[in-house]
Amino acid sequence: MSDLTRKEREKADHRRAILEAAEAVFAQKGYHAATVQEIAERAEFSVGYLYSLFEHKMGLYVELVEMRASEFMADVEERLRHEKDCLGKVRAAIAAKVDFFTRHQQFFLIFSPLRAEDGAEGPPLLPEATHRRYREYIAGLSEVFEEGTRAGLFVHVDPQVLVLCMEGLTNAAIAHWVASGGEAGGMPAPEVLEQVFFQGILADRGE
Amino acid sequence: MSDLTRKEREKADHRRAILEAAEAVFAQKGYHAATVQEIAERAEFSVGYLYSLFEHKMGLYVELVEMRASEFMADVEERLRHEKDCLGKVRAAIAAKVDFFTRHQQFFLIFSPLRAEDGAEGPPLLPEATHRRYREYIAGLSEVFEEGTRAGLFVHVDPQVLVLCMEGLTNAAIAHWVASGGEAGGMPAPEVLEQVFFQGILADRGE
Amino acid sequence: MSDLTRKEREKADHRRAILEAAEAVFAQKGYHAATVQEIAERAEFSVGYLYSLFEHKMGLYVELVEMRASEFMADVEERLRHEKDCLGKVRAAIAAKVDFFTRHQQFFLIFSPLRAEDGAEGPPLLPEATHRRYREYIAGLSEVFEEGTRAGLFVHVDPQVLVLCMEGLTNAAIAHWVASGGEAGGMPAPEVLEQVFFQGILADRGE
Amino acid sequence: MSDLTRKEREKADHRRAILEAAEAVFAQKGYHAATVQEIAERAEFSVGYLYSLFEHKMGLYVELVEMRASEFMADVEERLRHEKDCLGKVRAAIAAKVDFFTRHQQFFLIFSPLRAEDGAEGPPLLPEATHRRYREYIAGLSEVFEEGTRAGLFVHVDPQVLVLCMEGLTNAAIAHWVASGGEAGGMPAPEVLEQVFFQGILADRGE
DNA sequence: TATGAATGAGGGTTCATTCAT
DNA sequence: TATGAATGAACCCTCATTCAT
Repeated sequence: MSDLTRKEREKADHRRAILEAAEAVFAQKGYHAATVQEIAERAEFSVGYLYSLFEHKMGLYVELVEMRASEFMADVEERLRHEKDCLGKVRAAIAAKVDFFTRHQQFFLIFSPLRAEDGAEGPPLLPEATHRRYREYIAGLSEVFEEGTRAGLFVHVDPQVLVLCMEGLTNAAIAHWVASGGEAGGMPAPEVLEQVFFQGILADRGE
Repeated sequence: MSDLTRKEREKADHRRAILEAAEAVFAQKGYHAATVQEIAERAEFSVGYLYSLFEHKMGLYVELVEMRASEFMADVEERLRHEKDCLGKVRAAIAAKVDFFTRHQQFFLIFSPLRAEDGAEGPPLLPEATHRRYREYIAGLSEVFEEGTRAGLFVHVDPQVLVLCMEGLTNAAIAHWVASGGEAGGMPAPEVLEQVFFQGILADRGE
Repeated sequence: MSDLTRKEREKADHRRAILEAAEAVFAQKGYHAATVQEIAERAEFSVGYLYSLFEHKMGLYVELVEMRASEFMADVEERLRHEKDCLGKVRAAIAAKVDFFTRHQQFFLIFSPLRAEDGAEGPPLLPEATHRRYREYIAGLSEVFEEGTRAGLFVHVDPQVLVLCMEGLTNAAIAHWVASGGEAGGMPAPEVLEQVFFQGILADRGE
Repeated sequence: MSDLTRKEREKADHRRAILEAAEAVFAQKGYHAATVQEIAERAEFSVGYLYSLFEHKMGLYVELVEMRASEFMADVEERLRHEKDCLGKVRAAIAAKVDFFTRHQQFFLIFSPLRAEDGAEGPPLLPEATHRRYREYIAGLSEVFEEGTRAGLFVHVDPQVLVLCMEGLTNAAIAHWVASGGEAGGMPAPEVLEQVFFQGILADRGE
């Protein structure tokens, strides 16, 4: 058993290394401009070996996206579970997202355009399972807003739209930060985003 | 004059037709996966003729983006100019953007990932002039927020961040709408976006 | 008749102009790198009109070569006819060749590589008639040498080889002159060539 | 070491095979009409593999010419070095050249038009280094003639012109032989060329 | 007659993928 | 297991040639 397991462990390590190399290259050049050659080189393996671990370039891509995306969604959902009130959940969702992409800037560059292509015609890039999973994630957030609205905490707006707004705000902040080099400290503090999201941008005039 | 003009008109028409075909194909497949062949076919011209009107695939792409992008930015700025107070300007900017991309859904799919690639390494896809123009556009919006903040109208938050938030909210709404098929009426009303942006999502508890 | 003739004259003029343009372009770039477009432009005609006067690029090329080549060969043969003794004929042949290519440098660049390609496989570039004509020209020179040898004037060497030697000497001189810019006065004087050809390069030691 | 060397040997063999195929195709059709496809097929490799060994068609061409040309020039210069008197050197140069192109007929068809294009406008086909090397070779021959002239062995004629004459004579002979099929025995014997070059074609009348 | 817009076959080059070692 | 040599389909782009005006 130990020998088999050692091999399996190694194989898993190599897959991981290649997936990480792929992440870097896809992030830098985009799917089409990235070459399998370059990914293999960056992972310090040969193309042939890469092909023994992944069926094709697209398979590598899909696995990478699925891995990171589910990591991301699991992350967020885990944090939500520890919060009881809706406000806390929304805050946690924002913080978790910012956290995650702070650790995985490169993936943001892959994940973000992805959703834009999502609606494009042609064969879907990612398996239906991934799309379903993403819809679940969105639905989970929706529920939080719905609950908050029912509880009189949030304004009466379609919860789907609220999710959209939250996503938009956070994506914009992360995108800006990544595009400007991803320096530590360059990202708008989650508190600011929250303030805008919760209170809007209008100054309190009544005061 | 009439003859010369007729030919020039035709040439301009053909360029336009090809640019439109390119817009559709680039939007659907992205720059790299799009083939010149397909663009030519969609425009109902031969590849050779396409190449007599545009220098290369990239030239076609650049011209397309520059055309639409400046159309877009001019549109927004024009609308801003007719508003006097900051609030009106912000509203106008949001409305103009929503309007524009309602008319040019496909371009949203081209323009949006573009900004993500903006910070990526490698040779910039678009000429520096285009990037400068875009920065000007952002700076213009920034000023509006800055002025509004000085006037006590908006909260004290870095105006750049406010622009980011505005962009994020609108982009998310448009992206969602485009991805879900771009049906008329499917886009969240600008008023809702404005409400969230201005007042935030928290219900008025004082009431 | 006059109208028809005017037209025919014009047509002939246009053909000539195009052939001259072709000569310049073919000489500068070689057959394949030359484009019909460029030839037409240089002749200040449109491609379409060029194609109404010549069947194809190759036809243009063939006609050009045939025209100049027969001009050249007629030139040389004419000069030979006026000489009686063999020595004078050889001198005349050399002088005529040098003269001709002094006036038609560009054509040398076309004509010279041609003979090299001559033996190459593949479909012959020029019609058999042209090749036959060239062989006649060579045969004419051969006869001169044969006669000279019979008369005890020239050494006993295969006359074909003597023609070859004469061609080689003159070609080298012309090629060098053309390659070095074709400045007037840059070509070795025919007398020098003749001296080498007639007396060889060894100094008279007996003296 | 053996493994590394085996691969390197194979790679070198393949390069050689491709260069030889290229030599045949370029000789037959000229640079422009030759297709990479055909070269690859003749070498019994795929286009892709050819491109993994050579950067582009032009690179293949340049390498081929440089290889053969330096082989040729080294050959001649080596033979010169073993001769002491000028006469012997000139003889050796002629013999070496004839020998070389007897073994490399095809290359003659590539090398010969090359020098014609040498003076043509447009970007030089070969790197400056090659041109310089060729000029050195010519200069070396020039010196031989200069020395011979100083020693009273050769007539008083610009040594450059004597080189030209020698080149012209040999080129013509080789070109003729190659064009007529390159059969063994078809080339004029070097002795005949030498006789013409040294003594000229005039019969000894004094005798 | 004369034009040049329009065509499309063909060539150079890249890169995902395979397979012998 | 791990390599990288070898393949060939597919893409961008050029240019000889045609044809409506």
